[in-house]
Amino acid sequence: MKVPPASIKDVAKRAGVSAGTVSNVFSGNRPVKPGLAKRVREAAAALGYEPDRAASQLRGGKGRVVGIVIPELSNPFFTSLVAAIETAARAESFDILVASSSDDDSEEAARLRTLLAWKPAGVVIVPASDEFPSRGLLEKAGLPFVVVDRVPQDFTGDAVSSDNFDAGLQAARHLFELGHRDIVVAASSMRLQNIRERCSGIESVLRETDSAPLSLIELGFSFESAAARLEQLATERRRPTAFLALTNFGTLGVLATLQQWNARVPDDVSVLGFDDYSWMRAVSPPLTAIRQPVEEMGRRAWRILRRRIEGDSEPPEGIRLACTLERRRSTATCPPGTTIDIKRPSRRDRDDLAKSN
Amino acid sequence: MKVPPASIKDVAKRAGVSAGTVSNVFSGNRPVKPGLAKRVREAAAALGYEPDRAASQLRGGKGRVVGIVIPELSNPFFTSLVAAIETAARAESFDILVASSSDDDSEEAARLRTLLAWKPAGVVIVPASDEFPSRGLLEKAGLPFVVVDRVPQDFTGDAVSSDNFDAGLQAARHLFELGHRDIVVAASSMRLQNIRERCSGIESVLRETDSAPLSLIELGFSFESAAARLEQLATERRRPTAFLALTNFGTLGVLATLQQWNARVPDDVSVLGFDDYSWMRAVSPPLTAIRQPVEEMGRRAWRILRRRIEGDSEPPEGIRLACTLERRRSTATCPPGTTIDIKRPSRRDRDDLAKSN
DNA sequence: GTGAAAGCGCTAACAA
DNA sequence: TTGTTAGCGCTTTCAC
Repeated sequence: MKVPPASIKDVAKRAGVSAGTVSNVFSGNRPVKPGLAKRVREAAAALGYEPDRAASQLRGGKGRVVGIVIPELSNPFFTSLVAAIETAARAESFDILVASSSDDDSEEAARLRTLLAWKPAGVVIVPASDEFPSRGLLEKAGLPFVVVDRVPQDFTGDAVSSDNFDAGLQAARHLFELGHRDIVVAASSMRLQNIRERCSGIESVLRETDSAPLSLIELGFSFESAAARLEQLATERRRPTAFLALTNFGTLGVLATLQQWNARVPDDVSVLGFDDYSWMRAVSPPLTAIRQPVEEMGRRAWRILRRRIEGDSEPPEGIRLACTLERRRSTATCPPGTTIDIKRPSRRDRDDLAKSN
Repeated sequence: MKVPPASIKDVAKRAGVSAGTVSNVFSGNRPVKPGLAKRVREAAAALGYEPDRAASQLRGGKGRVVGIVIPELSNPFFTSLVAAIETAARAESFDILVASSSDDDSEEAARLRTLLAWKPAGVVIVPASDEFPSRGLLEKAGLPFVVVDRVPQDFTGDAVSSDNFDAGLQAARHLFELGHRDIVVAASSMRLQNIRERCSGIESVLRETDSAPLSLIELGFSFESAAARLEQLATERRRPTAFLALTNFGTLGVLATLQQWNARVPDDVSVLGFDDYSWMRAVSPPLTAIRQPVEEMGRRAWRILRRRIEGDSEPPEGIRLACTLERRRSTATCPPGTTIDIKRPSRRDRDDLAKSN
């Protein structure tokens, strides 16, 4: 059953042409007479020939693979991004090399280095942090790259992200309109520029309305740390009437904790989530959430990268895409004077949560 | 800022050795005197040299990239699998080339073909269907490959999957023990062997207990088709006291529909989901679900593939990993005589659902 | 429009 | 242990 892979020479011999001609037939690089081309294609089909991408890239210089580096392959926001880019890229017969950095700068650099060893035509990256040490690597390699989602403050290259400030604004306005004044914002980490921007948006609403300063809680990047922080919260401050989560992860953490507390949503507390997944619509109550245009982000990132690969040298593009507020039922008007009754979690609840990842 | 990438020759020259020696330092293929090795490493570091993987693979024959083909990059079950494989593979400095087939046989074949053009060392594949036409391609290429999750009935090669029969058994037993006799099983498509196996497990419980035959509904692979089918269900049959979903997608569909119907879980209907994600724990009520050991599946698949890449030629392994039932609160004892009151969905509910993807 | 030949960066075989 | 040489499969001059 096993067949030694046919090379360009085998095809050339069978079709009675030179290797160069076969190459031209497949690359479309230079015109070939229709008759010959047909013979070549037939020979190739008969032998099951497919040009070796590695070899072609080695000689030709131009690769047809692009690298994607994301913080976590298990976060649906990032994988949706990968999905969108893959779809766009494969339409132009580019292949996708993925690596994840586990939200760690040096891991990111290491992963990027091995990616670069394949001489990709370009890279799309969601940095692990604002430090973005990989930037140097990328620039030294002279490789086109696009930064997505987590765009560091001082970054001036090509970038695609949500309009995070406006997202924060919309979210906060929504809660304010419902009468909420005591809101806890659940962020992952303030070390990320996109999170800081979302907070600024929220703060600008706070200022508009002469409200108390932002009440913020940093949940980190794991479910465990989130649960721990939120539990601690109950001992630190008055119970808020609403939670505003700034990541999909934070949304999950808040929901799980509320559940432990036997708080009803939205009767006791309103919850506004971030990112928009099917489960948010399927559960009860359906979650009000800020939807980021992930697919569009992926498509735009690819479009820019594609142009750069072609050699385009226009000034960098910094694209900010609008988020939308999906009003559903986890947010409701704030009953005046309401506080939530925080009960100690039952044994069973704690077990459920402990198993989370 | 841009630096032309240094080649092995540049490093050799700078270190005052031959290219072959540099190669040996990096590949560890043959021993090199410590002193020389050090000089080489320094020179490489100074030049920012990293061996070109494509070139090395071309000459050496052995690739250090593995292909992964999955049905959907947007399904968290599959991306978790990718994550697990990536983690295991990168630990042995293999890189990951991913492609998605959109649950389509011919798409799968096309994607696989371009993957093979990179001459990967091996492939992990979750077939789009039981037809698995890609199998021929893989065998002709003589490439080691492991089939994961959707293992066709007649497939005899290396495979890793859940013990689907037992999963069905556990799920059905759980519902039966709670007194449920009128259960609707929500599957994606009976054309998939893993789904059929899960059904067999359920049926065996039905037989054990002399119950009515399996009540099954095929939801397809999109949220829309699932919603449509489920809506139709209400017109076709008596309302069940429990739903048993056989995919994470089906779980979502059932939940969303129940919500439209204003049915309370578990008071009106019990819901048993498939796959186990954070959101299932965070929502209210937390979902009882069958958990598949995704990470373990990924690790095992990699382990087998790795051995095959090394040249191992033991008889094929067919690994079946046990699933576990995570008892939470969406399943409850069946109140005798209960039926659910199916109301027409409100306008708002329909809108929410229509936006689903 | 096509063929012949050189060579991309690397590793393997053979010498030394 | 190290250097030298050939050549992986392809694309790209340079002739014709």
